[in-house]
Amino acid sequence: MPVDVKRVDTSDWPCTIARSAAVLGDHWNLLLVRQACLGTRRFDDFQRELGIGRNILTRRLNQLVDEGIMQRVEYQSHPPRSEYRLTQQGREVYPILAAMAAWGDRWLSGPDGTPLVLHHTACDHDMHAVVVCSVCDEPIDVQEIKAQPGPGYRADHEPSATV
Amino acid sequence: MPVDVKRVDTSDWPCTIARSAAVLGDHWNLLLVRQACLGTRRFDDFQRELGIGRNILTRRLNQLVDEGIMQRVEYQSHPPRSEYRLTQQGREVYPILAAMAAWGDRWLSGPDGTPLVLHHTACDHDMHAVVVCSVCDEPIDVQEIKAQPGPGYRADHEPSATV
DNA sequence: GACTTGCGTTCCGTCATGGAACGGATGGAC
DNA sequence: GTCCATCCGTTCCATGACGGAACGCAAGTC
Repeated sequence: MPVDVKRVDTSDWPCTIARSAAVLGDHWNLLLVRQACLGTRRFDDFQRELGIGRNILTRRLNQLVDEGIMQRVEYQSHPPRSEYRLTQQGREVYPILAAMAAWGDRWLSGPDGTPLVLHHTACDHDMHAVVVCSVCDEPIDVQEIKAQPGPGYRADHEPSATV
Repeated sequence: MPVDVKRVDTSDWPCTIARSAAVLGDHWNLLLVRQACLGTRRFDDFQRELGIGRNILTRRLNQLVDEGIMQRVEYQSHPPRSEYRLTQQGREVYPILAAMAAWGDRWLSGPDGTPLVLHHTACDHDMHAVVVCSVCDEPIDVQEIKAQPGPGYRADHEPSATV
C-alpha cells in the first residue's frame, strides 16, 4: 500500500494549517470529499463524475480511508461490493468547502454569477458561508488575528523557527 | 513561463469548489498564503521558513501573482528588489485557512492540543473559526445544505452531468 | 578584491500522474 | 451453457512535476 508521499510532508509540523494541508491540500482529495458531500458513494461514480484515473482513485480512496475521512461500507456480499462514505471527520470538512465556494463565488465566478447555489434547508434560504469568530461571532479578517504558539507546539519540525 | 498544468485542470468546471481547488487545492499554494498571512514577504524568507525548493518557489509565486492572490511590490530599486504581498483576494483566503485550522485542531492535533492559538484582537479573545450561514447565522452542516445549479452553471465542462 | 545578501535559473534524478488495457467475480439475457 | 454487462479494481507505461544542488548576477560592504 504505497502512501505516495515523497513531496515534502508537512503532517507533523507544529501548525494545524500545515497538517490540514497535508490532507486537504490536494486537488483530488478536496474534490473527492466534495463529491462525497454531494452524495456520490461508489467507485465508478467517483471515477465518471470526476474524470479521475482509476488507479489514482484507488490510491486516493484508500488514503482517505486511512486518514479517517471516509469509510468503506459493504452494501452487498455477492459479489462483495463496498461503497465509500464520509465519516464524521469527513463530514466536517464541508464547512471548509463551503468557505472555499464562497471565496470562489466572490473572486472566480464569471459575469453570470455562481454556478452553484447553496440552499440551507434549516432556514430555507439560499446562502453562502461566512467564517466567524467563535467568541464574538464577527466575520474574520486576517489583520485582526494574531497567531501564537499553543500547548501542542514543538519547535523541532517546521523548518522555520517562527510560526 | 511554463504554467505547470498537466494534471487535470478543473478551473473551468461549473463548480466553484472545483475552481477554488484549482487554485487552493495545492500543498504549496496553501502554505504560501498561510506564510504570507503570518507576515512573510520576501523570497528568501518563504524559502527558509517553508523549506520549499527555490525553483518551485519561483514558479508558485509567479503563479499566485498571475492568479491575483499576491502582488509584487518593489521595495528598493538599487538593486531592484521586490517582495510578495497578499492582494485583497489573497487576504480573503484567510478565513478558509482559519476553518482548516479549526478542523485540524479538532481532528488532527495530538494530546497536547493545538500547536497554534489564534487570538482575535477585535474582541480580545482566543478563538477558533466557525463557518455559519449568511442568512441565519447558524453553523453549517452538510446534511442541511442542498446544492443547486446557479445562473453561471454550464453543463459543458465537468465530466459529470450531475452537480 | 573578496565576501555577503537577495533573487532567481539551470540541470538532473526520482517519483506521482493519468491513460489504456487487463482481470475477475457475479448476474442477467437468450 | 454461453455471451454480455456491471462493478471494482490492478498493471503497464510515457510524461512531467518535484525537489536538491549548483550556478548566475547585481549591488552593497569591509
